[in-house]
Amino acid sequence: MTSNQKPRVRFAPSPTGFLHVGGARTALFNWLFAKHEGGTLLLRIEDTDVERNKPELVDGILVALRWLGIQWDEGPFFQSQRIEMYRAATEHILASGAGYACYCKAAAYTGGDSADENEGEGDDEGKAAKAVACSCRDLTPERRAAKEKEGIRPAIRFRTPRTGTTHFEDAVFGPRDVQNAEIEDFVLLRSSGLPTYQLSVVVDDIDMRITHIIRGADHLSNTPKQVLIYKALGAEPPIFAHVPLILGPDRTRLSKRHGATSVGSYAEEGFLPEAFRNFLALLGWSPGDDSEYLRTNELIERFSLSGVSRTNAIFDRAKLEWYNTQYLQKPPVEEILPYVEAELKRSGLWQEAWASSEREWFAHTVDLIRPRTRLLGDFSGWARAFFTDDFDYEPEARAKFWKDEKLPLLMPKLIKALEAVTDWNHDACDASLRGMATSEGVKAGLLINATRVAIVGRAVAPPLFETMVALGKDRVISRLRRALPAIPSR
RNA sequence: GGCGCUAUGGUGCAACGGUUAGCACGCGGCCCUUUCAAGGCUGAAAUACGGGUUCGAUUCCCGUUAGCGCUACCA
Repeated sequence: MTSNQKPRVRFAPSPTGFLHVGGARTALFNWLFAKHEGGTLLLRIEDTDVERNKPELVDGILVALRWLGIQWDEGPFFQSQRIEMYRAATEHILASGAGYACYCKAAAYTGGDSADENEGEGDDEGKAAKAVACSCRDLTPERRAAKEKEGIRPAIRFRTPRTGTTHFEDAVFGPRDVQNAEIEDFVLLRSSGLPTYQLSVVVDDIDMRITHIIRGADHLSNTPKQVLIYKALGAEPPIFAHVPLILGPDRTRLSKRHGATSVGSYAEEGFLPEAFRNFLALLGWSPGDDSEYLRTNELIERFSLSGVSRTNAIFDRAKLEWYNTQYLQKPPVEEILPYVEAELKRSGLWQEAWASSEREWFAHTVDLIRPRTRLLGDFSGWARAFFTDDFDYEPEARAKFWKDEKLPLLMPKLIKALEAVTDWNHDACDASLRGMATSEGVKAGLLINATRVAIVGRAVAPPLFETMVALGKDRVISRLRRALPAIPSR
């Protein structure tokens, strides 16, 4: 492997489900690595298992990758369209003697006890040691001819050396040597003529000139098999980089049981892609210091395989939410405007003027709201009243801030005072309200809180006077009037 | 069962032979304050266990335990 060549990496999901967070993290690491090194990222769909593969899921995976902002340079390639290559490679392996035809039934080989010849009697409780090879390995030509005559379609197995070790380099786990005696004669080509993962992954990675294989650590144990195939095909193995797995809060592999595991669900929930990326990047990788808020360009600058950890990480939703607040609040407001726009459109609150004549108001209002948001849905949720007159009073808010019995008398006076404000700005509203509070002998907080509930319907909202300015005098007055009958008088 | 990987607060990461073991999330308190956030300060909270090696181990080695992975004609 020459050192001056630009790396070529790939992300190779199989369409058996939605893109899940583990896959997304693998894709992200590949992408960051490629970007950092100025290399190339390919996308390959591993769909050689006709039973489990669902073609209609491919699109969802692409959509999720795009949402994540991960763009690939080549592909997507589909293994299902490259079957001939795998068969040719199998022929090559067969011809060189590195493979052999196996006529056993799949079930018989893997441990059942039926038909053919069964070695390894299952001892009472524990599982018997698995067979490493089957008798087909040394079938005489005559016996093989006989099997063929029976019309049995064989699977093609790899003839794993019985002695010696297989070596490979892992950028995360270091140099690895595995005893060949531990490696069984695995299947390369199924009796159906379709390749197994072990074969197709190697054939493709050779053909696509992949230099670094960055993938989940669940593939670590099977890597020696693949290295054996590289050798049998006369190719130099690439550098491997196995990244630790992401587990659920109960330390078991992340699955549906743990709630949302698909990337798409996080998009729907109102997470920002950059927040999600930042969160994912720090799961199993560290820049080497205590930095946590790393924008995408910094992630690319600082990413390195040497910073990848070897320990499984637990997916912590609370931390993800914290990242989202950071990305909702820290970047220049212009950056999040498109996301807020999409959210408002989704909830039917969007008005085109906010993108044109009232863009400034929109940007300012979003800026006012965002310090209190965690998810995009907050803009159409608790902050709804900033974008429409159609909102309700939160029961807890009215119970808490509309309970003072002086309010029914005070509020009409406040309306009158505010109507008299000619230059509607923060200080004028402030002076008007506080002035009234003083003359009426009540605390300003009483009026402030009651007014907040009246004009935004919530106890949780931005500072009142800024809110009043954002809403404008007319809407504040009318909402105050509208609230009057709802304030319990006694 | 076999083989392999891993082991720092509840969680994510630092410390890659010498630090009062650091940062962040979460949790508690205080400040700020007009609600709620944000922000600032602050508190509780960790080197799995046992042996070595060393002047000195979170760090290196061995064992134990635990977790995870692989052990499919899945990927």
